[in-house]
Formats: sequence, C-alpha cells, structure tokens
Amino acid sequence: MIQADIFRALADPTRRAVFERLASGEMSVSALKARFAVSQPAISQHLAMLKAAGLVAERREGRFSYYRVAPEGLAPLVDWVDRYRAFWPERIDRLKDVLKGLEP
Amino acid sequence: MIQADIFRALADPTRRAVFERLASGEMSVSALKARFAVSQPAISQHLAMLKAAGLVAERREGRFSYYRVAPEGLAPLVDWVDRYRAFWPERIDRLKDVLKGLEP
DNA sequence: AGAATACATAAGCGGGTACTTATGCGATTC
DNA sequence: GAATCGCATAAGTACCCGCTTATGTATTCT
Repeated sequence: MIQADIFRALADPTRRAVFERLASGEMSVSALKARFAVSQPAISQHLAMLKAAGLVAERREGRFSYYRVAPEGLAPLVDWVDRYRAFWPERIDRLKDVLKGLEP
Repeated sequence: MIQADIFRALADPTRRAVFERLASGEMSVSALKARFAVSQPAISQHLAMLKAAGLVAERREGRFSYYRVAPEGLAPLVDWVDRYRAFWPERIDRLKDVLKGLEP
C-alpha cells in the first residue's frame, strides 16, 4: 500500500516473477506453484506480501484461492518513475531504444 | 546494471532517499551525509550499491567525490513499468488522477 | 463420517543486509 | 613533513528475508 512496500515486494526475483506470471491471467495457488521451483508455503508467502503491497487481489472459490494482478497497485510505482522520466525524458528514452536494438 | 539490482537498490528507503536527493543535483559524500541520520560509511555503502546498479555516477575532484544520478540507469525500470502500463493504461492512469486529487 | 485436497500459518534455519566503529589511503593545509 | 580532511574499506553485530518442514483450517469427495 505504501511506496516502500511496493519496491520491497518487487525486489525479490521470485516474487517479481510470480507477479509477472499473474499478469497473464488469474491463477490458483497450486497452478502457480507448478510454475516455480519452490514449495507451496513459499508461494503463499510471496502472494501474501504482494497482496499487502496492493499488487495482487484474491478471490476465494471453495477451497481454491485465485489470485490476480491489481493494476492500480502499480500506480505509486508508475508515479515515482514518471517523476524521473519527466526530468530526463530524452536520455532515458534514447537508452530504451538502444536496449530494444533500434537505430535512431 | 541488471533489472534485479535496480529493484533491490531502490528497495531500501534510505538508499532510495539518497537517490532522490541526488536527483536535485550533484553532491559530495559529506554534503549527502549532512542530510541523513546515518554515518558516513553507511552513505558510502549506499552510494556503492547505487553505482553498481548503474543508478548513479561518480566524479572525483581532489579529495572530494561528487555523485550524480545516472538517468539511463533507470531505463530498465522504466521499461518494466511500461510493460504493465501498456496492459492496463486506463486503470493505472485513473488511479493516478485520484491520487493527485483530480476529478475526471 | 472419514479421507483427501487447497491453502494458510507457525517455527526454525542459513544467508543476506544495513548499520556501527575502526582503520587505511590519498589529497590538502598548516 | 605533520596534521587534517574526505572518502572508502574492513570487521563485527543485530536484524531481516526467503526458504524449508510441520501443522492447522476449511472445503470437497467417497
């Protein structure tokens, strides 16, 4: 919910990968677990942290828990990034082009 | 230099604050130290990590070391954020308006 | 009702992290 | 040249983090 929580939640590679995986669509915990080389509790813990940061939302259905990305949760991060993009737009965008292999 | 390093470098509140402080202009280590309630080695360690992540650059002048933001270092983060902004532009931007107290 | 499933929580462990004080090293000042 | 300054690095410490196994709690199946 706070900016600091968002940065910390996305700092861990596995947790960030979980978030990115959910970006492709809603998924149950067990379905997520099948995609990663960690235990089910580890997945649940990552999801709890992402949820606390406002980055994902949960939907219960019987004994299943379906998680999905909460796009609004990224707004504080988008906002933070935009502050610096506004400062140095040309330099950042130019490097982005380079990273994408584009020639000016 | 790698995306993971950037997220981790910005995850710590103090280190992120150091980066944000440098965004207002180049500054020596001692000048930075005066702004934070931590020791000089702590500042140097944060700067070393930000530098390793490509987020700041250093300029030596005599016994002074001046640090400044390296805007291109933010490109991978900007790129990551843009991927999700492209997914859900309206939802993110709408919340950003709400956060800024704007009415549609 | 009992077994099995889906998930969360508890407890514990090893490694990492952010800080401190102590020390080293080059540059400046006296 | 000796002392001082600006900064980096070393070493140590307390805490945090991500992971594991073990256990608990609903829900579903037979």
